[in-house]
Amino acid sequence: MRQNTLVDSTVMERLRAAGLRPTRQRLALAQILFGQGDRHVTAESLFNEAKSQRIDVSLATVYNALHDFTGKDMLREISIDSNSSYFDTNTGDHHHFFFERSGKLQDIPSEHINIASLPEAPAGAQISRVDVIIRVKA
Amino acid sequence: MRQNTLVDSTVMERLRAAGLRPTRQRLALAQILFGQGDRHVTAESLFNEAKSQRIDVSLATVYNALHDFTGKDMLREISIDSNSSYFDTNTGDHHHFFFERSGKLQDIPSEHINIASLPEAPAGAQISRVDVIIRVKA
DNA sequence: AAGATAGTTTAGAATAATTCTAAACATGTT
DNA sequence: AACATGTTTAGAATTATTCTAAACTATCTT
Ligand SMILES: [Mn+2]
Ligand SMILES: [Mn+2]
Ligand SMILES: [Zn+2]
Ligand SMILES: [Zn+2]
Repeated sequence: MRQNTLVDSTVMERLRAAGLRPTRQRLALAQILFGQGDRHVTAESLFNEAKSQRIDVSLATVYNALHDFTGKDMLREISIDSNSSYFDTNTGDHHHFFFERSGKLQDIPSEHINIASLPEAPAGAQISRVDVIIRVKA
Repeated sequence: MRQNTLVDSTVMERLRAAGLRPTRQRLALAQILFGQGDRHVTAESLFNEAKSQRIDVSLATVYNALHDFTGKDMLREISIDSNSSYFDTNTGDHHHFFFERSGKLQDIPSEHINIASLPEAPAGAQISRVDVIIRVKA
């Protein structure tokens, strides 16, 4: 709890810096998301994690927060599986293993994949992102 | 119509070869899907295309057919956008441009992307597919 | 050519992820 | 404290997709 105060203030600064009001709900969710290493969550998984920590937050707020954070580049959204969207706390350039059985994602640092010779983008098209997804049966 | 008979029989053979009964609906849908070059469709787009050709088929049947064809490796399913699944008539090894505005996909032959040094797959994991998606703002 | 059999199609209901609505509430400002 | 604006929420709505069970049809058997 003493530790928490410190961490909370870090998260609070991040929210303020992004221009998002540091509400109780956002602080709690941001703490879960950014308080540890890189993570990949779904709205549902984050909602459940919050519930298990007795954080009282609605599912709609979880969606709102995920989209707000994504809009401020604190998260990136990934569509891999048509069942649900993933949100990634690692917004840097990197790629993913996708474990088809468990539905889990694992980062691949961008240096570990060397994409030689990208094709030229079609006329007047700017590349906004290159995603490499390695699906593994496991 | 005379031409159609020829093409129909080709499609019919494909369905039979796959062990799928060549029903009126599957023949019509397969004709739309495989009768021209490579295509990327959604359930909805295929359903609309069928309707515009006065082919009387239900949406459930479109979904059934897409999944049946995918199960027989006549199509591959791609999740790019959380709104809906795409089905690709090109089942070979290749990659995609994804045009964010229009939601359209464009093939990139696999020779055009050179992936040097894939990371080793995690212990006991077999790679089932590697997808490269280049999202472009256009 | 019937008849039997198993696979297919269909309308509509059901499900699941996500978004919307509008009212209550909290935060930051004056 | 009062105000303005942003946020949260329950529950309804929306959308993509799947399910159900009954009608239908392709194919096999006789
Ligand atoms: Mn989304
Ligand atoms: Mn869905
Ligand atoms: Zn990641
Ligand atoms: Zn393709």
